[in-house]
Amino acid sequence: MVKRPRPEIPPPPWDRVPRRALADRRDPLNRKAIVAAAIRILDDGGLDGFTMRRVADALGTGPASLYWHVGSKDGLLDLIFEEVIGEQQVPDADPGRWQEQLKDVARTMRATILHHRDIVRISIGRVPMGPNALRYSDRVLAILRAGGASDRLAVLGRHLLISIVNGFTMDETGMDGQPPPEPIATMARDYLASLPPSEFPNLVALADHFAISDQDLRFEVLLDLFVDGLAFRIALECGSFPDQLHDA
Amino acid sequence: MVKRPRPEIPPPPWDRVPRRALADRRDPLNRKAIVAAAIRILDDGGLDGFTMRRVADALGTGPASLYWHVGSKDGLLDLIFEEVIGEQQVPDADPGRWQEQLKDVARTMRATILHHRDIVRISIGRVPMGPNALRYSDRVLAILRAGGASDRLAVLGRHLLISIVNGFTMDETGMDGQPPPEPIATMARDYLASLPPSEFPNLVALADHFAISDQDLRFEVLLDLFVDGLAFRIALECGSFPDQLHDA
DNA sequence: ACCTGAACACCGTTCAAGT
DNA sequence: ACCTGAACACCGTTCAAGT
Repeated sequence: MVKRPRPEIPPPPWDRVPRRALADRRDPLNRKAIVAAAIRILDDGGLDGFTMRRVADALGTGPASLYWHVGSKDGLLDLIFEEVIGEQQVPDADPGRWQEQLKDVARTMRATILHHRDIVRISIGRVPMGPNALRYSDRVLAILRAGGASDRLAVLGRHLLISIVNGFTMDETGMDGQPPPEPIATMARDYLASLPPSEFPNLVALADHFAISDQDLRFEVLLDLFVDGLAFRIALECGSFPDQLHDA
Repeated sequence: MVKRPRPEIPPPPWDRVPRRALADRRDPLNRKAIVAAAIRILDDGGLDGFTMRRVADALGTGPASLYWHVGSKDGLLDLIFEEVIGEQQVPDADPGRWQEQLKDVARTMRATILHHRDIVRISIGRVPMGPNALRYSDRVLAILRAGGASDRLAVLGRHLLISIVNGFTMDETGMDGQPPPEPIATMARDYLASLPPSEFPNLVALADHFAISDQDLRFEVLLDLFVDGLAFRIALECGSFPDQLHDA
């Protein structure tokens, strides 16, 4: 391992945050402190409670002071997203364990999303291009290629994996903070069971199953579906058959 | 077919919209007119441009007038979501074609989402329980059961199908209106290709594939993965083998 | 039963002015 | 180079008062 200076990464083609020579004063205000405070505000107030004014308050300034550092509220949200991506670490690709590694990437992503309130909502329409996002994508691609995916399938697989995790977490996330899932699940169940069976035969018949919502298990089923399907397509691509479907 | 009065559906356990005896005056203001105007505003202003004041304007009143009918902005968004769900029609379940039918449900959902700007963002955290949403869910469940899914797998399958379509459309939707995908894709490609290969070997190597973003095709791959995987699990459940994987 | 004007308590952002 | 106060143009929502 030769230690050499990390090459400077030029700014991505779009960038809402002003590139400023940072004066490295550690006193009250700099980009890092702002992002840290913002994430704290976000985590316990949600996106609706997330306000430039509140962030400024937490830092002991007025809202106007933030704008020199982060450009706009949207710019700050970009930075938050980048930071949160950086919290996740992706394992070094191991060809023999690529399926489990891919699932772990997804599990970590889900855990991070559940940990940072409303981060899925924030991610919508944001195409992160910061160093953390790049590093993350690169390492996920490494795993897919280690699994034997073609270039095209690797890029596609990365995209779809992120998509399905976002989709899954979207609706386990939104419903408020974490007020007990138990009562609302039974409430929904009872309501469905009370509907006219002539009009909603399936909802009435399956009402009980709507009360059971072990999200961890549901998520694992999704991952199984996805990774198995991916393994199958990889096998198709190179003309052989997959040797270990459903090994878990 | 006996024609009988449709049974009255009681309100769901949570309901942000006030149940009022509607006076059926067709003049200026009623719930339906408000929702219609709101959807129009939403479609061409996006969620950021969506304002109670703007909706009121379109109807020739002040914002305060809306509150009697829809309770709150969130209540109005609930109604919008319900309405949009109602725009989609789900085919009558046909056991022999359940796989293609399920894909069609997903395709219709995606088309609807692409047609109504920011509707995915609106759907987050909303558990629709209106008549349209109920009818929709019931019919999707019918298809899954026609395919042989167990009760548990039917409920799970419906949930996951909706999840993955939401996830997929999340990021093809956000990036602004529809400013040409071409230039930004090549911009991203060029940027990725210019990165230091020592740090991002995979991004650099696969940069070209990031420019190719045939979303229709990507979506079809996702549907194949999902429906194949589901068929496989259904077969597992009843101890036999699936007879038609990858028939498309 | 329905609608309204006016007000309240908030927003994001700008900008001239300070240091 | 960095920070600030004050202001601008907006918000969602309420509420007394009207018809």
